[in-house]
Amino acid sequence: MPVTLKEVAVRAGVSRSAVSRTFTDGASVSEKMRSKVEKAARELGYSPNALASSLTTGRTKLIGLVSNNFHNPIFLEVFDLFTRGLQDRGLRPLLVNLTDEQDPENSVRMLRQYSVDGVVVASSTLPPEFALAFRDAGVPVVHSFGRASSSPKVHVVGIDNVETGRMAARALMARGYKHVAFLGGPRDATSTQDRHKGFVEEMALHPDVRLTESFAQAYSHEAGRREMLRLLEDAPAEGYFCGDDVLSIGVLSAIKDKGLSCPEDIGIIGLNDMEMSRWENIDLTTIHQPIRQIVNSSIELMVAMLDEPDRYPEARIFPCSVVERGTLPAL
Amino acid sequence: MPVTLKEVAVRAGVSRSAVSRTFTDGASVSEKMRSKVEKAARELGYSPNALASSLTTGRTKLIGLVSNNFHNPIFLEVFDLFTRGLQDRGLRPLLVNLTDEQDPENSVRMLRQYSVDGVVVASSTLPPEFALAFRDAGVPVVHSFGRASSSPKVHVVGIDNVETGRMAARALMARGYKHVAFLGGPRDATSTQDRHKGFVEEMALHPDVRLTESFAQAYSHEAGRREMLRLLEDAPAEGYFCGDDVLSIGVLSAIKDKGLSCPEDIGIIGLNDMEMSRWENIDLTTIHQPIRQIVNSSIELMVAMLDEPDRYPEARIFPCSVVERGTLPAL
DNA sequence: TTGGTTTTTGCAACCGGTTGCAAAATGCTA
DNA sequence: TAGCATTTTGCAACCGGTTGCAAAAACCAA
Repeated sequence: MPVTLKEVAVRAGVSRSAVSRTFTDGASVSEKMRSKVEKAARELGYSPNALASSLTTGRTKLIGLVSNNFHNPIFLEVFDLFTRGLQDRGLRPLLVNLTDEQDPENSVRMLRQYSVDGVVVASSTLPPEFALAFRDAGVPVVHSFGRASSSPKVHVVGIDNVETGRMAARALMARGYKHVAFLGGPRDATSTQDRHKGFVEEMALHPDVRLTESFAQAYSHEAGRREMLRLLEDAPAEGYFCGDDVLSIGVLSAIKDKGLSCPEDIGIIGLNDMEMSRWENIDLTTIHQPIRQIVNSSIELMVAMLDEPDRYPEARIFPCSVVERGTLPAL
Repeated sequence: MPVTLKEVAVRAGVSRSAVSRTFTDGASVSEKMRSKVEKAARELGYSPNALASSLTTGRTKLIGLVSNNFHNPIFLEVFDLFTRGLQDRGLRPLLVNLTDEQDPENSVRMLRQYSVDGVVVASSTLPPEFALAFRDAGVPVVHSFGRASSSPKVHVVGIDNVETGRMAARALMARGYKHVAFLGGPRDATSTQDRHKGFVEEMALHPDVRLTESFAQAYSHEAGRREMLRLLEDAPAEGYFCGDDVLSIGVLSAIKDKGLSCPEDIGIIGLNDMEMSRWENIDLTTIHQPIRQIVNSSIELMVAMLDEPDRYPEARIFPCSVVERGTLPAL
């Protein structure tokens, strides 16, 4: 059905190579030839088959965009930024949903069958093994929102989650609370572990302050709400660091439900600074994660790796900062 | 770098055709041959190149997933359902972000270059021309969340937006309001136009009731909030039909801001029934749109079209229903 | 005009698979 | 075991492009 290079060649009365060359930039073609071919191509409505050419060039311009975060609204923004950023550079995102997929081998096989030029793993909850599996398969990989490390095994772009844990602890300490709590996401996510670690470390400097720790099943509204309702049965803490904004919002809902108010009775600080946190009826004090910068930097890194596949792995860490809003008392 | 069919053939001591056949189901291969080849393939870590084979079979199993809705949380669920549903059927979504792209030709060209087997347009705000452009290019297309029609030009799966407009009007009328309003999304979206049409039609049956109409710039929180703040300057209506849930939530925020409360002072009904609308601190009365059914049906239709490209276009319309929650007075 | 350089062009092989066809192998019946 | 039908296999051409190489064309200076 679609027009092929050969048909254009026949119509223009030239060789197939000539047609190929007019559509490959950097190839040697005279002006006369180029315009003759372009005319024929235009008349026939020809556009080259990217897949066929990938066979000889070894480049598909396909990038696997791998994630398991399809329930946190912040990832809609992440997908938006990734797809647009990749498109702008002539790359095409092949989306892979890893929800309830535990074996990296399947995804590796699948993406290799499609000869993707590279893979972006966009997730803070996917185990590092996934990124490693791609690397081991010889596919350039960037782990966005992955675990910060001083000796990264693959390229990582994200934030220092340990540090955000400390920041949250300091923000709560600044309010003079005597009993604070960590309410994290899923235990097995590296992001949860790191935020927890930083929080606990910082709190160790305040041995007089009581510290409670708990974990929600998922980074979701429902999980946060349920966990908080449970916590409110006993003596709740005065201030909470919730591992994620959507979790925080669930927590806020639980607090309100119990007839308590925020920040008067309980203070909350979240993490992410998603758009919704700015909404006037939510107005969540939170730690801003620079999504846009992380995504753009990931894309740049990926583009660089396409030219230099064996690039030495690096970690790109972006600073976060507390955004003061209405769920912690003013200082 | 990756292992090719030829290498497997050499190792197994058989012809290339034999290897090809063991990996093509339905091909004639003896058990003996198959196991010999599989052994060699396993030892070499071979998996066939899907793109190369697409060259002769004419099938890539690539499906273009085209959207411009990257700001409405409901679309995160839509993407989740689409990606998983497609994957489960061995298809791969190539994501295309059409935010600020007005020319269908570019996307058509791009997706043809990648020889996608079909295209799903998932958007209620993209003009119908996009779906038509794919059809005209000979690519099977399904427009999900597109305009319902009794004589569809392409396959459409979605809801009858005119009918939802009527439903909303009836829900408001049941409350005995004497002044109601339509607060739609962007004027140029067919979904806005249809919801508006149905609403106005139904209201024509109640000539004694005052009707106000206005439109937000986008289906977004911020746009809804801004428009409502403007409306609250003058005499506001008693009940509002907002063209979308996220818009409604912006409206709720504006109402609260002005010291008014819902549903006592003003009643609101939204559309979509996104997860967030169920949250206890939002508790929005809304019209449920059966997302899951729409997505699954779209995928089934797409799969059917892969075997029968010239299938006669059909419209699949799913019924909606009002979900009573806290933003309209109880009946 | 000639002869040497440089640019442009086409040939043919190749990328990694698939498939129609005929030959080879196997199975079955008598 | 011969003879025929059936299955399995390999050959070779093809899918839609790209590219190294050598021939042809264009250019340039003498």
